[in-house]
Amino acid sequence: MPCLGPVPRSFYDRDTIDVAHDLLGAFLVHDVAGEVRVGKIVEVEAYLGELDLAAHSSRGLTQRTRILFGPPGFAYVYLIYGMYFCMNVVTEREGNACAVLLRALEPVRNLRDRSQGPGLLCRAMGIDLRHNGHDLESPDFFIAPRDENEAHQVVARPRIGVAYSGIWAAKPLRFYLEGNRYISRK
DNA sequence: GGAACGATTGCT
DNA sequence: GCAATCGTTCCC
Repeated sequence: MPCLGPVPRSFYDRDTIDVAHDLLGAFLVHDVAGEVRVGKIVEVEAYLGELDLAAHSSRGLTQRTRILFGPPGFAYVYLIYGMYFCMNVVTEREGNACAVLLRALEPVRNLRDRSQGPGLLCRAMGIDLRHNGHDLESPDFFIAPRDENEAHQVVARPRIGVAYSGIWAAKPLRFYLEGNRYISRK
């Protein structure tokens, strides 16, 4: 069971790949009208800022990406293909537009719908555009730290759906818990 | 103003 | 393999 309470902002104010690793096994917690939904993060992807051609921030500062360019510890949520939402956590110092995409959860509490894949994750957790820019240092929507006593192995693979991004497409920036049944794909 | 496209998903 | 579906980006 997760120990309740958000990780401190300093957790997000670090190298993005380190944050991505430490998010694996952590708990995403969202209070939806009194129902507290909890999932264990089992798959993530790192997006490394303006130089990363797969990252939204590679287009520079726009109305959509302003959250990415802001301080760490905030949610960046966007609409994809007109019908799903994707949630990221903003990392690194303000102006360094890095983030980690949450791709799959293992259900822990009150997760009735499938949450493997970024679109399904947001649907199951009740996350939508209202949560764009949400401060994750808040009691109703946050990430709680993983249990350090539980050992796990991390697998690194190329990211999903970014074939257009040149050399960035092949970089092993997708991370998941080895052997976990809730990862979105092999 | 408008065309092209996307960090997805599910159905054929 | 391909359609659904719409906001963002970029070009005219």
